[in-house]
Amino acid sequence: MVASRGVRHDSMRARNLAVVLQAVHRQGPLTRAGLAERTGLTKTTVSSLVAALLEAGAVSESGAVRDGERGRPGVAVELSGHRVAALGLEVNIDYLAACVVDLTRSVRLRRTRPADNRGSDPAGVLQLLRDLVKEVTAEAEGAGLRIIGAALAVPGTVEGGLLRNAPHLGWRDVRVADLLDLPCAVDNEANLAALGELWFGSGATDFLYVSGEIGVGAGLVVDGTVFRGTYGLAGELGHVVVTPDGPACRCGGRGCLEVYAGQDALLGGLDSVAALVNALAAGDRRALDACARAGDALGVALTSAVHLLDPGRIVLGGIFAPLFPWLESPARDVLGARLGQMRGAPPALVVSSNGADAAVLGAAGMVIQRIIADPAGVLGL
Amino acid sequence: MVASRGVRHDSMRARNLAVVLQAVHRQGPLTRAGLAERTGLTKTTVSSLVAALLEAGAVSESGAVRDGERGRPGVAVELSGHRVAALGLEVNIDYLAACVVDLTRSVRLRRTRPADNRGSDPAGVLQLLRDLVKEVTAEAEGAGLRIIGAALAVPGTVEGGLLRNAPHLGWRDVRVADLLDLPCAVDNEANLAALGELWFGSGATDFLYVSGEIGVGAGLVVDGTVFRGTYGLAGELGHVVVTPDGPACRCGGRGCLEVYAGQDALLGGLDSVAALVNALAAGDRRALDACARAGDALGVALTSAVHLLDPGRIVLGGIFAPLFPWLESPARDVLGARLGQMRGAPPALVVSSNGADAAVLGAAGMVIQRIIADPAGVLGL
DNA sequence: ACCTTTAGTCCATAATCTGCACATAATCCT
DNA sequence: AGGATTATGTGCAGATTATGGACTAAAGGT
Repeated sequence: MVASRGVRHDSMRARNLAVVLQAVHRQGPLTRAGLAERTGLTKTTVSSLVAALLEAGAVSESGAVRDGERGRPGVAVELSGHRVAALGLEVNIDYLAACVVDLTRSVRLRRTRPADNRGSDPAGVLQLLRDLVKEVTAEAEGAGLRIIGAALAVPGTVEGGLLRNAPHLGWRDVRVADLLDLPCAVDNEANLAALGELWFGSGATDFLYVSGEIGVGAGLVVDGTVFRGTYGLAGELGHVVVTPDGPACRCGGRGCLEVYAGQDALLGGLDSVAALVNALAAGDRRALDACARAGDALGVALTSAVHLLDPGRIVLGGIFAPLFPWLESPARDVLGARLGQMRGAPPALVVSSNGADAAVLGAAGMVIQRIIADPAGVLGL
Repeated sequence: MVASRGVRHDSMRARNLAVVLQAVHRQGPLTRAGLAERTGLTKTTVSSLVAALLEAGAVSESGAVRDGERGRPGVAVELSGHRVAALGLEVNIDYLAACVVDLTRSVRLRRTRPADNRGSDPAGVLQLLRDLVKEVTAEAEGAGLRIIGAALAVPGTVEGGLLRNAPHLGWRDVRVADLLDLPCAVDNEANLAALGELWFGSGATDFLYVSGEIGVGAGLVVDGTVFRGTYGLAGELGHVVVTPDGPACRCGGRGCLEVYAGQDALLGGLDSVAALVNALAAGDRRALDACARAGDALGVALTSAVHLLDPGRIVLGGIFAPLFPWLESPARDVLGARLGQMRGAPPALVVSSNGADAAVLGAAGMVIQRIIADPAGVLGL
């Protein structure tokens, strides 16, 4: 609740540009007349705003709309994929990734670099990322795209652009954004994967995205907006208490969800998720038990999460996606039994369709979200 | 994320009126020049906006400011307690309550009617409330106050103005607001008690208010705004899982916080909180054990809540306030031990200073919040 | 062909904020 | 005391942006 600034003529126009662009984004291709009706602005004003957005390459006209109605057909305006683009970045434990996405949400470019970043030096890793950015940017520019902004996903807690603690990288209090050449937002992997689900997923605008990785995280999206809490640390599902006197967790607590559903607990000695899936498919007792335990624990932790966060639905992603067939029924049973009387029906439990790319894609989605929320500021209108 | 409307000249002015009023509210008495600096508007514009707010009785001038600086002293503008007022209402299990609060947050009037509303008929109870409103309104008008809006706190879940389920009243799916004579917002007791803490408490703008009553609820305030989740059901701390295989809870789950820290569990046969406090003060073993168990359980549930919600601090209210001396140390110890490595320090655990009035006061606070957020719409400027 | 309907543009008008000038009212300095 | 300095608050011309009605354009119906 920062003291907000007054509205001036230029910010009124800035806001109206955003309103029009948002309407185009949300309600698909629309004519100027349709936009006027939906925004409450006059046709004149909308025409002027659309002209500015066309000029900036944010929208394009897509030929006449012949809708069978009588009267002069309108010209549909839609988001343009030809000029404005967003750069999504990710530093993770065993790879670096980048992607370029245009305003129509088409993924135009995707690059991954395997790397071993455990206990690494931030400067060195970010140098590699910088190289990757350079390469990807050059290629995008070759395709006529203008990269308007970037966002970076990291596996750790982020507070106001500062990477506080990434246990698996071994990084602490790193100003990652400052080490790149371009202005870049930074956020937690789980939050950005949630945005990935929002922008490249099923179309739902209210859900809890559960990201199974080495740790377990979650990102809550309510009405199309990520909920971050007071310090940006919300959504740490991995350390929700499942069994108060359970096994010790690396966080200092006991019986956290991560102890049962973290990657190490699930793999139980196997060396990859693929191996685990094979073992499960083959009916391996130990693997099945580990999954059943994880599913139960997930159900318990999600029960608490549903009571506290009230998500519209629950989307399982990361390593939980390939394991979904084995996790689903225990988790759903626990959730259904425990939520019981309290609400109509428990939230739907579904699997994410974005694979390992969720976080990079979400990073690009966040940039697109910003462009649409403030085209005047971002595009210099 | 409803399709937002465009900004027109009148909404620009409406917004600027709100910006000025918010600045006056948050930064105490300010001169026009000070307002101009903080809002980014020119002195001319601020003068014009302040004139409108003076006219409407929302602010008043409070004499010259002699601040020791040289130059002409400004005239301080502050919220006015003379005209605009808000009505807070509450229906609870054993009483009805109403209060009238002016814009300076002075409680001008407070009335409570004892009643036994368990398993009651909504229409009958709301008839009594209507009488109470009539009485209180008349008295407020006698004092020259104009009641601008009302809000009602109820002990149950509320979804978009509809009271879904109030187990202790025995009410289900009641359109409470429609049964009163005046336009009235309706919300959950815990959410409104949280707003009570925001408007009449310590001044913090980020906290989780934990409301101990017959059940246990919570309201999360982030940056001065209540977080409600997707359907308005967020903050059900009472059913966060503490022990997955603990005793059965009325919600259908097992080992929920409410089983350990609900009023029934704490009283353990005693017939009032006062009696329990006496027993605790006298060193009664059973009472002390019940409190220790409740404190531990609270610590566990709050650990999960902190990980998921990331509150700035935790405020204990309702029956937890008088019991705070006995709950504090077990809860704080559990929280401290379990949060361990994950964050700098666990959030502060404090006691609310608002007594049983928290929810009615918060209801009035919600109305004041609306007036300040949109003076033009509410006051007809 | 002609009427009706809807889309999009043009232009004069209205609402609001800005920027500068100016009156006002203190303190500071001599 | 009296002028210089400094800051507040208001008036007025000008700038920016949206509005509303008139007008042109392009279709379908009769």
